[in-house]
Amino acid sequence: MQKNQYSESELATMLHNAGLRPSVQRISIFSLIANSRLHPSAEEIYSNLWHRFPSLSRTTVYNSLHALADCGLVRELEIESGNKRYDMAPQPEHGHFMCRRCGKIFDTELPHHIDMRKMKGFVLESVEVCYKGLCPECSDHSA
Amino acid sequence: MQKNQYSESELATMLHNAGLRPSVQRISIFSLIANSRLHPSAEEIYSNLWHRFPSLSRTTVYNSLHALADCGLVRELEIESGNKRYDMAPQPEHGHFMCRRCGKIFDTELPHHIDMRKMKGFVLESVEVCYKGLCPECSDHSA
DNA sequence: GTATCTGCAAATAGTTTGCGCCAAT
DNA sequence: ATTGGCGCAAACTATTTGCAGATAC
Repeated sequence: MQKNQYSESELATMLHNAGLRPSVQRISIFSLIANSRLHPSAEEIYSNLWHRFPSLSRTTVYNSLHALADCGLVRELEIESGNKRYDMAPQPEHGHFMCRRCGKIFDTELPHHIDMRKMKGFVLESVEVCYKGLCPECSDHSA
Repeated sequence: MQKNQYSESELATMLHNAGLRPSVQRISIFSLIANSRLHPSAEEIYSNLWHRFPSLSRTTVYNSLHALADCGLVRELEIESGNKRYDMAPQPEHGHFMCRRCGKIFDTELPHHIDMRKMKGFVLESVEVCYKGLCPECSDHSA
């Protein structure tokens, strides 16, 4: 994993400012999302942290993810039905690319600007742009 | 429901051309997707058709949806995790807007062109653009 | 000391699988 | 007659809920 962008105390402060108690579990979960570019799912978070906290339960992972999403610190990605993934929230808007072969998810630029003013009467709160296809590695192997 | 754009025999032909047997069940399922703009989920399809075919099983709905998706006649939408929705496939590319209050899904234009050439090495096969927010009706009520 | 958080166990929703039966070519 | 399709029942996966004990403020 690359060098952490967010220290544990920074994350703790962010949790605190959002009105969430900075428990060890929450900090670890938040850190995994904030400091990896892996867009982990609940299960991936659980198995990643399970080594460090054998007592950690899936319930807590789900609870924390909901708390983090509710207060806007992380963003839920609906890329694959039946497998929510999580991403750090306050960062430049970007899209995602999911490789249908290896399942990895990459960040992408958003194409031009998403023009939100087109639709009269609709209140637009968020956009999610998801590309699918093959990543460079997988398209090499299958060529 | 508005006037059907696709007759049953048209749909049957499309199924046949795609190498699928045009069974009554498949035609009805396909018709529901093709002739409504409702982006139904598997369960919605099931409960819609259950009146007409009391013997219809959920398994058949899922089987048919997979068959239709595999041969490219319909498109799976990953708008809400854990609730796949289906849309007619061969039509101008468009995005979707989901109202977070009433859950209805609307078609939207795609903003400009999604530029697929930006990412070197990636093989781009599909884009899904999903907006969230409030539809006109729900934003009125909550105002 | 009280409100919040954790985590076990059980429930639920959506979907998939195994398998026998039926229908169409 | 053989292939493909249907549908029951059971399994499985991701997630949610109820609740009791633990923890932080």
